[in-house]
Amino acid sequence: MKQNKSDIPLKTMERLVTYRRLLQYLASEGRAFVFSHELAKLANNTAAQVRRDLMIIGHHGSPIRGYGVRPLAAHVDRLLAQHEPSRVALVGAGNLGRAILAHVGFQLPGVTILAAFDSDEERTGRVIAGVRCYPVRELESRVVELGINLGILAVPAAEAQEVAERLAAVGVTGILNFAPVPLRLPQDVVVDEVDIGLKLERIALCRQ
Amino acid sequence: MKQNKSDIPLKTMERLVTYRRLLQYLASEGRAFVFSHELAKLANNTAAQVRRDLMIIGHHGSPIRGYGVRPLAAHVDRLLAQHEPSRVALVGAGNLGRAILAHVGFQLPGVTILAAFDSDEERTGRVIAGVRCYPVRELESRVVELGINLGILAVPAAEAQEVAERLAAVGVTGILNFAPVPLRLPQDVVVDEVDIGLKLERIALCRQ
DNA sequence: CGATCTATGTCAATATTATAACAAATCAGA
DNA sequence: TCTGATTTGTTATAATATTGACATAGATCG
Repeated sequence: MKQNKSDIPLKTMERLVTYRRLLQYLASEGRAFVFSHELAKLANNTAAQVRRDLMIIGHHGSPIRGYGVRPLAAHVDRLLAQHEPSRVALVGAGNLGRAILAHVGFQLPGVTILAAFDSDEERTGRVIAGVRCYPVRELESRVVELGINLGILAVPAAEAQEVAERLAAVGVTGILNFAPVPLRLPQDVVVDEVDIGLKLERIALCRQ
Repeated sequence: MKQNKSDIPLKTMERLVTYRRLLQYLASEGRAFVFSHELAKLANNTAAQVRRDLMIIGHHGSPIRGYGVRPLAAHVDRLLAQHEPSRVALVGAGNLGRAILAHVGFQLPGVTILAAFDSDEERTGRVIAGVRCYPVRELESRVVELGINLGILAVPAAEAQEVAERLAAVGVTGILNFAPVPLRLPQDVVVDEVDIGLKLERIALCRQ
């Protein structure tokens, strides 16, 4: 596993993203303080793990009361915000693509969805969940124009590899792939496979 | 991390699920043999890792030629098939739910999707992607009747917790949760959160 | 038939991650 | 203000996972 510049282990970093989400949730519920063991239960890990993670980022809570939700959220947020926000495009505005847009919304910290693409001209020109949909032949020019560096692939399996290559060719360095095929890309492109079928198979295993 | 009965580490087990998928893909492309470093590249890990995993399950390839795709797939499949297949229900037949049904298809090894549920009576009674959709008030009776033990949650965030509890109450032991809220459930229920927003935020981090 | 090349099988070393344990600190209540 | 209960901060320890290295074995070619 590679290390990032700030000396925070990648796994901790990933958990921090989870903590931020949970803290926002807690804040919205009006919670003022939270204990390490509570965060742990929500994040599916242990109290020691949470405390260790927070120690690593240099956050201090207070005994008895726990961690102030708002200050901790702010701290984590500040830390994660050091990374410049990603500019995202979605390719494939079919059922899944539209569902993703609607579901994710457009207000994610560190992430802005700027465009959608589809090969079906029926779907282009429209605005879906606040995101404009362009024809896929404009992919390269729009990606460059909008400074997009992260792609979401919600296209049929057969098209995934080609689209991925086109994205990578114009400077996209991260891809979230919902198509159930492995992508072959240069290793400087970070690919995260969200294979729902795989997830199901895996949980079916653990569940026993 | 817990160990399963067959002494194969959970992480290896999860990678085996990935390998199976990749091998099926390779087989469908007509590939007869595959090298550890090729599988590694597809699975996003190293050749040593692959060899070690296959060593653990006691599979033997041949030097020079590598691993026979078909025999290896069969071996992994046989091993994973020891677990009884899971019987799955999807709750929430909105955009995301329908997209999941259509996307996942119904032919997953070890997994059968038997029912969908929705609160909107407009959507019930129909068959979506081969799966019958029932009104959500029949949740408990149908889950028992169909022997369902795994649930997919694609409901709005506000309803997720309640539905999850109802599922757990009638014997569901695994939940794949697409709602962006943490579920509080008894620990004998395995929950896997598929928070697409989180995924995006995480990849936005790694991408730097 | 032997030399060579390539990829496996495996163990040891390393790195990483998680757990446990405990001292220090804070608050509440008497 | 002292006592006790409780939770943090941190270190030491243990468990786990990954990597590296190399002997071994099959295939190919002269």
